[in-house]
Amino acid sequence: MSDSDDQRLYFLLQRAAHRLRTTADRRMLAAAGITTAQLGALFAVRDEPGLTQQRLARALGLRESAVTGLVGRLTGAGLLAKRAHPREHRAVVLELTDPGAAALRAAQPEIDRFNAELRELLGDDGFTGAARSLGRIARWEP
Amino acid sequence: MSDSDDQRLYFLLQRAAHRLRTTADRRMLAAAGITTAQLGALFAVRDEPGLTQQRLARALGLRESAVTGLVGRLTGAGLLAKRAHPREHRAVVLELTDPGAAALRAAQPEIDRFNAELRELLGDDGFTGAARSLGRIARWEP
DNA sequence: CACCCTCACTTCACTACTGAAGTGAAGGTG
DNA sequence: CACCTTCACTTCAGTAGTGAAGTGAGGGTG
Repeated sequence: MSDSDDQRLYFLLQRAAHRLRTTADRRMLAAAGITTAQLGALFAVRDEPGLTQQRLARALGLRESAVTGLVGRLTGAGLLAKRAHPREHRAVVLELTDPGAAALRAAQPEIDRFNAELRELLGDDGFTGAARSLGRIARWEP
Repeated sequence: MSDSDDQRLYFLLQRAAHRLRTTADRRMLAAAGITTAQLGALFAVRDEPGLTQQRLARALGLRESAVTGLVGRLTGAGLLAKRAHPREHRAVVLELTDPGAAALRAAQPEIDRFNAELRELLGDDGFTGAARSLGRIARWEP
């Protein structure tokens, strides 16, 4: 491992993330009409129905201001619904609509295909190792 | 490796990239007054002085329209200079200014510290393995 | 010589983020 | 009971990216 590799790991990760994101976004837009950021939000709401925007922000690793915009686009598209929170006056309860669930179903085959290609590219060992390293970085508290 | 891990590798990579980017951006803004996207552009110009915006876009893996904005901010800040291309009437030749080179020097210690923390987090083997997998993804032609 | 096409760059509308500041009802506290 | 803080969300300006359409000098080609 040379010094120049050392200097470039960060940029390598950004490049990999960027390439994956643009590729996946193009496919998901074609298959389900949504971006992968929106897909992630829909998955989070499906896995924990009734969560607030604050909890969604934590689940996605984003600021609340980013979630305000994301949720706004999703409710605007009719994929997500906001309800009033029973106790917190300003809080919002999020739920998947039927079109939202349909978008998730429409995306699933494309997701599977994408993951299969990725696993083929990296090999089983590379895939597992990458997942472990990336998980460590994602959970890193700097 | 379970199916649920399978479904999440993509999101894991995005999370890792996002966390690294926000952390690195905060540090670089404090140390050198620039973001890591701008830092990458300055490195590319330093490594290949006199390149055009088109070549810079290829080097960074971005569209030319993204580079127009990025270069605009860097020339606006006085870190990069545009000259007319000798032969291509619309082409632009990019060069690092003295303040640009100074920003690069100011960022270097922070970059080294960041890489050392990353290497410590992943271990030497994890670091090497991650670099190989990420390089493969970055060069992937889908 | 008129036509058209190439080429590198720009512009536009959009998604997706950050960080800082603002909003306004509800709930303590003195 | 007036004050102050908390809380969840919103708004604003800025950076970073995409894709599609536009620009305008120059170089073939007939």
